[in-house]
Amino acid sequence: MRLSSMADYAVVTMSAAARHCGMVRVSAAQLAQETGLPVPTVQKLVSLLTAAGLLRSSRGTGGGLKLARPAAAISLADIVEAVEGPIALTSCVDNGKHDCALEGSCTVRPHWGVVNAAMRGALADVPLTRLAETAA
Amino acid sequence: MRLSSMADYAVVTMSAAARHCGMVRVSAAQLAQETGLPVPTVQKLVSLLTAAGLLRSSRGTGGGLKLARPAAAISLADIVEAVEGPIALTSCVDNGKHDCALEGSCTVRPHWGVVNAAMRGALADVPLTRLAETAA
DNA sequence: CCTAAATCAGACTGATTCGTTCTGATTTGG
DNA sequence: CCAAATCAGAACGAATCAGTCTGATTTAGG
Repeated sequence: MRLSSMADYAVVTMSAAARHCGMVRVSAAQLAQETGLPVPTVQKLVSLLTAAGLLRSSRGTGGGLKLARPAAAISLADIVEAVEGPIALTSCVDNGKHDCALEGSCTVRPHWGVVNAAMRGALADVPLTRLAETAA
Repeated sequence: MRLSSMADYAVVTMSAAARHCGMVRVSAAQLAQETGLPVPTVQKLVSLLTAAGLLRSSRGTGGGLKLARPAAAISLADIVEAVEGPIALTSCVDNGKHDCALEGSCTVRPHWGVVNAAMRGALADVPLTRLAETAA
């Protein structure tokens, strides 16, 4: 039930990137300085976030990052899924993986889907714009 | 964002134990047979669940387990917390641990509390009685 | 056109945690 | 008093995670 550190850092990094909303070019090193995270860690994070389609990267001298979508269209769920993969509390709800010995006779399985949806909904309800606000 | 296997197994085990609601004595080996889990694993689980106050154990010949409380008074959140510890997505919301470099200037921290409460609420809304129902 | 600097992208290593198994201490019934 | 059956705790191996490093690609300037 605990979020991985990388996912936590990813949220902080995206939040920092959102503050440069109009800025087309923000280097990973600059984000590392603002967030206080190690530079290599931020580099790995931006790679994952870019691969997930949340950031757009420009290489070469003077290159950098920018948000692929408006900050309002990016939620906590998007960021978490980009780093940790699909949100699935148990292997049952992942994508129909049938590696459980109980299978059909399991009475708890149908309820996991409901709980899982509630979890995802709680994360999807928080847009990146709210996280970037300086004042609570 | 994934539940540990032990927590998953604990839910199944508790669900199996709840079906023997009136039975005062249910051995761990019997629960293992009903759930299809390895016997040593179930033994470790019942140790944790007993320590958390969800099960009451009787030792000696003919001993066994029984629910410490009515099944309606046990929720998913209780079981998960018994195995995985307190529900806290990030270290910030655990118990005021101040190991984050950002500390006061972190804009995302106040929102974690809200999300965390939503998560816990989703788990607390599912009582053990519903999980033990044979038909969905 | 070429050189050089700066960037992202992928691969590797060490450590921590998780899952499993095993052995021992305790208790009750005969 | 003896013996069987149970729970409780400790030890081992495996897998995942966090962090670091080196290399490939691209752009700006000379």
